[in-house]
Amino acid sequence: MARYQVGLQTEAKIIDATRSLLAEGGSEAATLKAICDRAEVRSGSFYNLFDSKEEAIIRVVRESINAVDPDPEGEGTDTVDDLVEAYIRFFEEDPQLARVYVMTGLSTEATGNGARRRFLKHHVRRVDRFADAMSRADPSLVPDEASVNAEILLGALDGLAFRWSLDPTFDLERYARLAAERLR
Amino acid sequence: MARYQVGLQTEAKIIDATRSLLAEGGSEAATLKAICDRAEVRSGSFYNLFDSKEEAIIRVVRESINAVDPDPEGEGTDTVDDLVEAYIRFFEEDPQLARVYVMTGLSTEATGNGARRRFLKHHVRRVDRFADAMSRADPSLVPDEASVNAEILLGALDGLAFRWSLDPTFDLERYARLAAERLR
DNA sequence: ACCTAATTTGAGTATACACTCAACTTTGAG
DNA sequence: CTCAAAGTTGAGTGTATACTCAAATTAGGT
Repeated sequence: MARYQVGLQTEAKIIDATRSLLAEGGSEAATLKAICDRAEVRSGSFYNLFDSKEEAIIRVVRESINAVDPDPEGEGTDTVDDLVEAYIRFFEEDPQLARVYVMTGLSTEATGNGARRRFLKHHVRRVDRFADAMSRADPSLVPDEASVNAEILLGALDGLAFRWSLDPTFDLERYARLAAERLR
Repeated sequence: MARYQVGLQTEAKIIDATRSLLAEGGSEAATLKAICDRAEVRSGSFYNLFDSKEEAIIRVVRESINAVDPDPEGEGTDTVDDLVEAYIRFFEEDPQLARVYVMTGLSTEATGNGARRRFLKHHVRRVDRFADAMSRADPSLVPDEASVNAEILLGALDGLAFRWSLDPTFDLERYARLAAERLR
């Protein structure tokens, strides 16, 4: 499916519509009608490309999770600062996807139960990466300590990101840097 | 309304049902049918006591927000440790309400747009309280610095609480204490 | 130009939802 | 005990939802 150009374009329009609706109003706002209206497509066309509404939503949520953590095979060369700056950059450069990340990723109930496991897996991977960078910066650190420190720093970053989603004027960049400084 | 004993009991059963459903599956799970089934009540009885489904949900969400911050007129005698310990105790002693706090409070889209403003207001009040305690502990602290520190500590606590909601085996108590130690 | 497969359409289906109401039962003050 | 008000019931309403499908249109390789 989607071998013709026009099909790929329609798919992109649907994903764009889904993404913007999720960012604006969470999964409640992303009804099939709202998605199709915004994408300027009729429901039959939607179901020619997607098996279900969930599929489109999951695609966008995945996209947001992947965007938080670019280059997952970074081979352990990032510093903690690199990782924190990447997080900050994500929120500055793609606030729409970032909002999806916070609202659906962090809000659990986005797509039921599978979403929780997926997000937890993503979180564990991230903790490992932060812990790795911390161990490299301070080789005297016991692995378990590094992991604890990473968990706390990531918790702080996610909490501040949620705070930003409540009030977009919140200076996430500044607070995230300060938190990273103190929790390094 | 609710002048007879039986009416008050029904109200309590409905609130209990709503609370447990919200804790288990978020606002998606708290349908009118689910609430009435669990409360062993028929829909007409529900609407004899509540104007809408939202009203019951908002009551529980309010309850959870109030439980995080007991004694709001504490008159500035708490230490930062007191406040952190109160937060930890809330999650240990009433995990059900705590889950509601994290899932609906932190997830924004619970009850649309008014919920965001309400939660933000609650957050600002909490930041003030933490900043106050920090200023008392260290009078040399500029008020603005205290406020920044409070924002970061609260962000960390909320982020760790979210982490716990993803995986109930997460040792929130330990991590929250460590975070508080380092961000004091 | 032809033809098949991809794509689009939109009316239609089934279901779940929040909410209503007239008839009935229970409560408890006097 | 009486009786009006409080409370309960459950079938019923209207609406929004996700999803289907036969028929029509379009894309693009040959």
